[in-house]
Amino acid sequence: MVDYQPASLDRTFAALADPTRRALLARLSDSDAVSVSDLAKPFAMSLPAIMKHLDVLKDAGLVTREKSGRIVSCRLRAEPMHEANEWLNRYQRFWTERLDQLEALLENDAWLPPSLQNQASPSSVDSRPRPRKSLPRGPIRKK
Amino acid sequence: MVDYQPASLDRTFAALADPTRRALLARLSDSDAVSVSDLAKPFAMSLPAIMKHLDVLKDAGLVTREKSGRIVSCRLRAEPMHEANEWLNRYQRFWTERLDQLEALLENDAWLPPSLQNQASPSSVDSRPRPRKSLPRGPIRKK
DNA sequence: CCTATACTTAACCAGATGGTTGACTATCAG
DNA sequence: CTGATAGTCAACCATCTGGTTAAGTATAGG
Repeated sequence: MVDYQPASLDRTFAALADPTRRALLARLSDSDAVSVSDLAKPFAMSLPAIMKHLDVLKDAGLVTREKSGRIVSCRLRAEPMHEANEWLNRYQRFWTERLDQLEALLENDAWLPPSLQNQASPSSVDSRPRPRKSLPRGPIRKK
Repeated sequence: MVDYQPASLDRTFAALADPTRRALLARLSDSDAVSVSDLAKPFAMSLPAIMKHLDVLKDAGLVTREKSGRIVSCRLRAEPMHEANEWLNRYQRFWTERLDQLEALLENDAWLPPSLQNQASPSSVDSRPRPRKSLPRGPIRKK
């Protein structure tokens, strides 16, 4: 009954919910690989605290760590973000709703399949997968 | 020091990190407005537990509640997801890049046993992010 | 009025989270 | 070998999270 959602999404979103961790990811997106202490430098907290954040990011699959000598290089791994992005894109039609309505008005629904034309009621928002930048593969059925 | 990240992203990602809450949002994306007890019905947990989840979603701005008589209608509000989506999209080139690299590997197959190597690689290895749709996205590693 | 329904609030609890300090291991440089 | 550097581990602590039960409020309906 409740649609099953993989635990990896849990860990991904939870990892992204902390500003320190998002800043770490931002830093890793600038450089190819960064050592742990270099990563920690800009922050006001202790090194073990950063380590814990890196552990969370690693458990979420968002960073990899590779030891070479005594320095440990951290690298961004963005695939889990892709999964999160696809989950979010199922809701894209809700925030692009107004834009879609405007487009539909301007373009006179020419791009819609005939079965969906002339259904401009604002309450029935469903089944308007407008191909934008990414894939909005939302549920089609209406309750 | 650290680039400032708004607290609303914290709340949005944190709200999305729970499977129950994602299921609630999925339910709300099917119907225009759903009462609290209808929302709670499919779940094995108590009503106050669902209430707490709805509070979290409300604090994140992901649902609105409107009382009418003794029933409270909940509605999806997707704007915070838009913000989260835009944050994620700043990293899109990374998963696209890596997929391109993987694809280049598969086409180049220098790592394959010679019996499985076939024709040469036509695509450039380090390409800019280009829109691709056929992704062999197998399960990301689970715990 | 009386009672069932719909929701809310409060108190409590176990476990996760986010930080600390201090001690410890491993490696590089002299 | 010695000492500094890079990172990890362990114990501790406060707060947050996600659930419970029990009691309370408000409205709809007979």
